[in-house]
Amino acid sequence: MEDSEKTNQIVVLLIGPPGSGKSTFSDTVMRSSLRPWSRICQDIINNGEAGTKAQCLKMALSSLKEGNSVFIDRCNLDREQRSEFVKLGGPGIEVHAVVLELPAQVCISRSVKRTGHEGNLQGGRAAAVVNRMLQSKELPKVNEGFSRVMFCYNDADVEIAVNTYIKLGPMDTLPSGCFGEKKSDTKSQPGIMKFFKKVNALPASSSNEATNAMRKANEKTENSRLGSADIVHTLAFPSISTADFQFDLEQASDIIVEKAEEFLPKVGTARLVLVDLSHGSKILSLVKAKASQKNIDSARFFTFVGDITKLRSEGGLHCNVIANATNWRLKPGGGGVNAAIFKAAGPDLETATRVRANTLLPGKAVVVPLPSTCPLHNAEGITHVIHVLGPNMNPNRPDNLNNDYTKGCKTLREAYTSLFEGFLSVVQDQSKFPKRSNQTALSDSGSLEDTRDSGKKMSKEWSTWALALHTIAMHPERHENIVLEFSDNIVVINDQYPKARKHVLVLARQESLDGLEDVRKENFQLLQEMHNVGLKWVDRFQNEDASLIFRLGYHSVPSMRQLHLHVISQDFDSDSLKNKKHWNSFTSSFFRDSVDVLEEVKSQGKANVASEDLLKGELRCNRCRSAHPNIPKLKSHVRSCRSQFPEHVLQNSRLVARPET
DNA sequence: GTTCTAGAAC
DNA sequence: GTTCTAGAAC
Repeated sequence: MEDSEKTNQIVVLLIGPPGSGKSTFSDTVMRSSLRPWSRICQDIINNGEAGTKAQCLKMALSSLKEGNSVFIDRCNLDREQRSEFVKLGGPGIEVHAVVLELPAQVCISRSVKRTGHEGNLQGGRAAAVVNRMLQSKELPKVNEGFSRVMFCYNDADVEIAVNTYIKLGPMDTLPSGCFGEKKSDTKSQPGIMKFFKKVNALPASSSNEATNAMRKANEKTENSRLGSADIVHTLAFPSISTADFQFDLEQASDIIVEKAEEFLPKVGTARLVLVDLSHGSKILSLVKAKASQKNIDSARFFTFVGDITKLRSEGGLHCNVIANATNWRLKPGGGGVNAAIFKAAGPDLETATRVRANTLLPGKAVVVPLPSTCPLHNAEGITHVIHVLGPNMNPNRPDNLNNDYTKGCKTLREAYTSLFEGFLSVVQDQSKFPKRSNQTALSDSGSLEDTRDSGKKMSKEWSTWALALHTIAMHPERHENIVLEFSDNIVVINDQYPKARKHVLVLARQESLDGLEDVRKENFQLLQEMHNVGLKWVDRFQNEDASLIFRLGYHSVPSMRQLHLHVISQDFDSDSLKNKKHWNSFTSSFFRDSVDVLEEVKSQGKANVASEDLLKGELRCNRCRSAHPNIPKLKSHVRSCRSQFPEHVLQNSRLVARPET
């Protein structure tokens, strides 16, 4: 919203099924607000009876003419239903959406219990109505024309939203953007919605969690038909050691959530799914609760009830990689998940496993590619099984840890680390060679060791424009006009197209270090030097302007040859920042903070790189994470956003800022 | 990496 | 009509 046009009226579309609390929301705001509001409720608009959309529109228009702001109190669940109300917006009138995305059970039980509800939705019919409505639900996006969208998933969120509107005086405005959204709802295609309805009609559960997972799953199933390059990598894994090995559930769930949180940023857009066969699974509910407490993205880490060998055919969830909680001999049998997976995969899995390993130590994992002849591969779309061995706490079994949880927790952590790193190696291999046919991809790397560049250094081909940095790094003395400083190991230059007020590059001078992927343990010293030189420039810039805040880091996949460290101020106030790729390359996890790279190279000998898919993601504010429909709107929001930076960025000195004076 | 531009979105 | 994006060429 430009400053020149003063906004003082708001149309708030409340979005949610019956029982989600739309009427309560508007009533609560109207009771305490200083701003004049009208509530347009389709259920009572016709002299206390239900009316039509047209009547609502007409009444909204007349309320706006009187100078009131309005609540549109009808379900508004799909885009088409909302479109005409969005058009009420214009000069001086903003349109907001408040999404009441409460669990279906809550809405159903509320609308069943309701006696005085104006909509006259009674008894058992309510459940059917709510369910049907939720199936055609389309969550709103900022690009529908809303200047602001706010998501509420529970009563606490609702309270925050209510207070936001209560506090809003007659002339106040709210920041634009999309707030509080938990899952990144990728483009929903009509075909997918249809497909979703079909699968959802299966006898399976009606729980919110399963429904969500199912919807996500189907988006991906659909994608995989379009071509394997579009697949959303998904790892389904059972809880390790908590079944037969009797590991304590509280501690195990802590470790699962901790490790998932650690790995999610590393695996690009890939997803992790904890699977259990039984509905009342204690471990699933513990993990689910802890993950939501930590605000972990529920679209990328969630729990799922089903048979891990039949997730696609029976659960509608396509996972290209599954984990097996195995035994040390890597043999079939023993019951539980191990028996089930070996049985479903047939002899192919045993043969393929033998090629990789004969035995496994606790805490370790081994990645096994499945041949396309394997039933799990062609029926379920599973390309890799990762065997994991967890700690054994079962006193009735040999070699148990005799209740030593210090050791047990350490080994369990190690097991999940090995598992997720194995998954990461699958994701990276496939994104590195996206165009290869399935057949050749399969014969490739399955081990945890990096075998990719040992044989062939099929060095990437670089276009001429991409060689500029390399040339400067090799001959800094020939480029005096642009080089700020150089030594034997590094060159510092201003980025030719700075994406922020201050943006310099620290180039490595070593030949053959083209990008982050080439970095190994032996380059640690060099990376440290680059980091220190970067910090020195930050210090200089902050001496000139103490309000500048910096991040230092690398692009996961650079466009230009020669390893270069970006030192960039976080205002992103620059005309050269023009598109989504620019923005996401510095503000998504595609940007690998130098401190993290250093840590990873030190501990694991190489740095993790994120997928290029991240560059296509939504445009979100680097501070408050609100989403915006296009670059100009994003930039105008970012100019004025004073929110604190996200927790992750604030930690481990990823952000370099002067203390406030 | 940028520039240019067709055509989608508004 | 204008604004904005995305893809091709460099």
